[in-house]
Amino acid sequence: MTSARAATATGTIRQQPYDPCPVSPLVDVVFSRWTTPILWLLQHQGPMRFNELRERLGTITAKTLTERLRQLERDGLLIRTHHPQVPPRVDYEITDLGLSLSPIFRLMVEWSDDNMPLVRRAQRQYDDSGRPRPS
Amino acid sequence: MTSARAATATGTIRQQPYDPCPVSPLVDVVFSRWTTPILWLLQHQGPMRFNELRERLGTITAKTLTERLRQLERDGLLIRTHHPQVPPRVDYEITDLGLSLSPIFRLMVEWSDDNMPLVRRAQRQYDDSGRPRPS
DNA sequence: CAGGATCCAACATGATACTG
DNA sequence: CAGTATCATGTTGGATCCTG
Repeated sequence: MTSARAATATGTIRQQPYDPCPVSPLVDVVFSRWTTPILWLLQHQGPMRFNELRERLGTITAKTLTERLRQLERDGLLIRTHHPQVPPRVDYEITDLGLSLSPIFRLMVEWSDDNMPLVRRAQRQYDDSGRPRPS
Repeated sequence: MTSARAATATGTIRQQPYDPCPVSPLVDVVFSRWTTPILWLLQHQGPMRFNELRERLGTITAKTLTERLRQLERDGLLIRTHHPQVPPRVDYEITDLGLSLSPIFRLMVEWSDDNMPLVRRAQRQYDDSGRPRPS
């Protein structure tokens, strides 16, 4: 998601006259693909090496993992520690800033426990209702 | 983000031996592009017509807005009401299920107020540190 | 071991034109 | 007004091979 607004063209409108959504900046930082599984792991399992993360995350590729880790490092949510050995060893550890997200995560898990069944029920109803499917 | 895991190929690993991130399913539902601005608007400004949403959201195209609204409708987070008039009138309104997300949004805004300055400071430090930029 | 470099396919999104 | 249809483009992420 991009919080910035600009641009002019047919089919779009110049400006949002209303206060832009204040949730979006955090969404940009934390909720792109793979970020919550990475932070969740480091939060709950402690510091971890690159390949250990990779294995525990399942299907992520090295390229994508590298990219996500770098973004999270840049945002100050985790720390990368490079031990110059042969073979090299690199540890990733969550920071205090990263840890400060956990109340949000907890609330989200709680919401999911309470409400995801309702979401799935709504989805089934919608799918059985003849309304057009979102792509 | 996709919560499902599977696949096997070079460069990836078969299974995640650890509990998958329980935050991801909600991220899939709520935090794809434009969803939080849409929900935020409907939560705070009340029911709205298609073009009103479009104008207030700024640069979104009709196509994208249609698609996002349909997903949110399917997930039970908002209701679409079609008034068969000429010209047609369609209203979008948040549901109780959609409203139940607001504590999460509030916590996120609070976190942002407290910590986004730290994130930006970390970004500047990183950018000045010579470390490779994430793409 | 921890990535880097390429190439490529899928998908998301934009521009534009059209319609019930 | 509230979309749909189509075409074009941009961005992501995967596959694959390579290396300090």
